[in-house]
Amino acid sequence: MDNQKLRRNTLQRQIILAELRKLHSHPTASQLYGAVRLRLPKISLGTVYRNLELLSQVGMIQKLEYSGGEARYDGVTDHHYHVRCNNCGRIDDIHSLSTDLIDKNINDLNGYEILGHRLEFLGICPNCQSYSSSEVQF
Amino acid sequence: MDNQKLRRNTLQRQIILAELRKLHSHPTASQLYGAVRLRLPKISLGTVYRNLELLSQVGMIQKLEYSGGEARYDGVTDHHYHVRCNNCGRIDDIHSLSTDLIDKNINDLNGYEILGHRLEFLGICPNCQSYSSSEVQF
DNA sequence: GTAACTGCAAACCTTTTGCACGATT
DNA sequence: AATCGTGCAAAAGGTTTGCAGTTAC
Repeated sequence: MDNQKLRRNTLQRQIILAELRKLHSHPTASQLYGAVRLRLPKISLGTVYRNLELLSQVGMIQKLEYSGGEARYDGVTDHHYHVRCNNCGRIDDIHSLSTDLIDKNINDLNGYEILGHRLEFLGICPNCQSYSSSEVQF
Repeated sequence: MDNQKLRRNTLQRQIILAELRKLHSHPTASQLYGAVRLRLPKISLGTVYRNLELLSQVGMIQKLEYSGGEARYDGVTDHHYHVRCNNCGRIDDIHSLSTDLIDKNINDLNGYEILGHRLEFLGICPNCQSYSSSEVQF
């Protein structure tokens, strides 16, 4: 872990990390900003972004990014996959699938040196199934 | 294929599709815009975006929006995965891996009704390996 | 004391959209 | 003729960044 990037243990950083770990909803940066602001009313959104970026670079959190939408953040660093609800955007963890299953048998793909992979499932969450709702609920 | 969405066969749409199919580099919208503009100098970027969106909705092209950053487009519609170079952003096709392998054995994940998945490999492409280059080349 | 970090605001970048005009059917 | 699609430009939405001041070390 490249801790050279995290040189000072600021209160802002501590609270951002603590709040992210408390939430299991894979929040966006501004949702987390909202939570952090309850404890640190003067914090800026820029600080939240800067810290999320650093924390994910050193591997203390996970950034779930796909183009087109907002990035979502996960305070749990164990390797696991996610399911994203197509309807409401809710994201859940999948711990039932080994993440090294795929990389293990895949080597020298098109001459690439493989570093890893991203796998995300898409579906309809239980809530959206039962209410056949079109509301965003997460 | 929901062709209700493509009601008129405009020259713009034809050329956007033709140019995308000609390129095997999985271009971004604005890279494609550049290519199309050589043949249609007055076309606007908005038109490119609108057509790419429609074409991908009816399944005539593929929109690759997994990682953060710009979306990339693929004129090949056969299901296949991609490898993305961490260094230069180049994207290659992987045809050696069956795409329904994963969905097949995965059902009722956390109560979700699974519609599909996104899988993308990350690595270092042959070019970047040999030159240990840090330049973006794609 | 030093320089990493913060707050603020402006800038940035990709994508979307409103509108009036033009083109396809 | 009707209306879908286009070009243009502005707006939107998320993220990054410059700068001056603050704070952890």
